[in-house]
Amino acid sequence: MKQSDLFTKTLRENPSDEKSLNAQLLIRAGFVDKLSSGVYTYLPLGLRVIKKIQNIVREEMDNIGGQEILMPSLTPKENWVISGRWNVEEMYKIIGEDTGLGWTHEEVVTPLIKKYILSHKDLPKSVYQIQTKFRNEPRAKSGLLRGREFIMKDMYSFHETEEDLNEYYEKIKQAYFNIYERCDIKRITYLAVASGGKFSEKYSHEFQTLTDAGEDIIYICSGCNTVFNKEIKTEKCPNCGGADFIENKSIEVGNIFKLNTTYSEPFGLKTEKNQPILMGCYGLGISRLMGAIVEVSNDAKGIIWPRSVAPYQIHLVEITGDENSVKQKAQKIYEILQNKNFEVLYDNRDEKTAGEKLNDSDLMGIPLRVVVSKKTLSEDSVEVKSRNADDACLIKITDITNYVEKSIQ
RNA sequence: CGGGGCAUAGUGAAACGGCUAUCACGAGUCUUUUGGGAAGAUUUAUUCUGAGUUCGAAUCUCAGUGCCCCGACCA
Repeated sequence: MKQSDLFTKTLRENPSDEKSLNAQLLIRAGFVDKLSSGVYTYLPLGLRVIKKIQNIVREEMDNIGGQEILMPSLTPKENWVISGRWNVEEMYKIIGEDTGLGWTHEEVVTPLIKKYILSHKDLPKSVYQIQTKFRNEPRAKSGLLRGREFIMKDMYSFHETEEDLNEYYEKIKQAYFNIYERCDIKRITYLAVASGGKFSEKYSHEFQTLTDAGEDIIYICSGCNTVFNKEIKTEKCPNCGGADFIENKSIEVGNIFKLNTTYSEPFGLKTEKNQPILMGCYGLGISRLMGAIVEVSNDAKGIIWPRSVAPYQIHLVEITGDENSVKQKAQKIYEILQNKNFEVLYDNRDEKTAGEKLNDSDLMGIPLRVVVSKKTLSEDSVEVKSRNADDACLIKITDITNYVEKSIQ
């Protein structure tokens, strides 16, 4: 992608109407635009990040047998009446008050599955979608961390026995940790025991990533590392002979529940033996995860994307000094990298000074920067620098593809 | 939903109730520039909306709307 073709631009100043770091950086770097509170447009760079995260999530869900579907956002009132959730304040109601915008999808997926699961032999099954959710939040805040319209993966699983549900639940936990590992936040992400919420009597689990930008507080047992959220934390850790807790701010980046028969009963989802089917539900906010990654991976100059979710792998920056020969060479290197199928953003802008280009590059946070200038070309070289490294070094132009191949593994 | 704050050019800011609403950056045109946010010339506004007070309102008052923050809420 040639940067001169991008319709977005970076901003020099923080927007005055955003205090949250993830929103400031993402807006300044041209990844997102705010339409209204909690409602954002994903611009070309931001959408590439979203797609990267989606694909990681998709692969991990597919790996544990999830089948991807896409359910509607327009959902009829009657389904919500059955579950008793029509009058929750999160729901946006539209079209003469007989339709709601889906803020979760048990009310759609349960009757859907009922049409196809006719016998215990059809179990277990697991379906998921990646879809825009609408929640009328009383207070949207913190940029992408709490929106009114946001992108979420929600998976639902269906089981004949509790043992089978429990077994799948453990697979889900592992798949979630794989996702956080691949997004490079696993080292600061904890599995916290939480309450079951309004509609589930049992415990649930939240995946909590440590960051001061988060709105949750988790308690990590100093003895056994068990983690609780504040709803169910006791004075002393019950698992561990009463060790103390360490308090941390965090953002919930995933939440998994055993719904058991909470929805299968009202919707009549049962086996041929008249036994209600056991359900689990597993949410993960894609756009929130993007915001969380920015919150925990940045420096004074801008974003530092993990390779796995970066919009491009390489930021090729030419500093021509108005010399056409430098531009021609940079163009050539761009073509070489493109032909090797590397993802390259090529800053070919003529009207920008070196300082502006380098600052923009730091702000955007692409993992590997390759600079081509008169200086580097005098040694038949380019300068390479990782976004998270302090120092740059020169490598020969003939070694570029080898170097890049190694560095983006 | 309670509390607080803010709203001026594309962006960020300034302006005591009083002169043509100022500055920087961006963007457009022209010339010169290019390794860490260049220089000159020139162009760039319905001061959020509505009402009110006043000889006179960006500035004061009231109402509305939007945004941010704290809290409540949060599958």
